[in-house]
Amino acid sequence: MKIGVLARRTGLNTSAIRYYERVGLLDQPHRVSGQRRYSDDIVHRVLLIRFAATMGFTLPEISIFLSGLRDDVPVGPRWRKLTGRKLEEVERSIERSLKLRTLLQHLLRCRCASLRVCIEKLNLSPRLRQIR
Amino acid sequence: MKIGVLARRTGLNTSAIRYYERVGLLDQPHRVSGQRRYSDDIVHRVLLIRFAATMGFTLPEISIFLSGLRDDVPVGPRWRKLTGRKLEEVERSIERSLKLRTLLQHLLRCRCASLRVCIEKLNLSPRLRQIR
DNA sequence: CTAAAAGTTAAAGCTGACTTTAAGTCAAGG
DNA sequence: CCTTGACTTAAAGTCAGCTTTAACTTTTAG
Repeated sequence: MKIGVLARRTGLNTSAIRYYERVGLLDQPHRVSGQRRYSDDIVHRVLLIRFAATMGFTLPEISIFLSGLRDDVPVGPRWRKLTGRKLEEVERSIERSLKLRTLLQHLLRCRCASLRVCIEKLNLSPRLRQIR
Repeated sequence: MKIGVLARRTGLNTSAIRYYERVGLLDQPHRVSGQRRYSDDIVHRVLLIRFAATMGFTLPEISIFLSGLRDDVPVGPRWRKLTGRKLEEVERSIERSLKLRTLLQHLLRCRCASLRVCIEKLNLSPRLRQIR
């Protein structure tokens, strides 16, 4: 498989694939007169990378995950630590997003002449209590 | 109030305040021999900007929000549109985050030799069904 | 055989939200 | 008066995750 085919099969741009290779997320494939040739299983790896990326992991984090998988350590200590940290991060983000959703729903329904009233009513930000 | 005081009172860097001014989020304050002098109410405006920013709005979005407030339109049509769009965005993000949380909790508990099993079990990504 | 399509590289560009830097000017305390 | 700290500017730098560009070479279709 040449890089263009891999790109079509994964929905990525060829430049993204080369980029992943450069940052070490993908191994150097073998080459035929300078051009990259991939075997089929690279597709899964790329899709897994994209999945993790859309799930909010950074590329270095994904690197760690994938190296963990390669090493056949079921859930190594670095893995567990990363997962734990990410979980906390995600929980904070969910909390913030839920609050924001509440605020937005409220904004859509009510006729707010003042945003402050909404913010107070919804008790969103202690810091914002100061807002007159 | 000089810019340094405003910075301390809002928790921002002076450079951020100047940046907000440059991009039009803050009006040009009057000056005393070239130096910016702010009145007290700017503090509320800056805090409101920060609140919106931590809530995930972009600075251009915040600009629209604040100009809406200035015009004394309670919830103008532009406002409502922006709010609606943002609400959809936030709901998608919440959904993704909840799925990610489920995955992470699962990863912490189970002894996954294969990530694929988890992903399948949790039915997270139709695209990833392909992963062997 | 030739033209176009697809491959190659290194390096620069993009976005957003700032920060840092360089090279100053101004203000306040001793 | 002098030093120190706070202020000023424009322009460049930062971060991630790519994309674009320029200047090629290789492959493929007709």
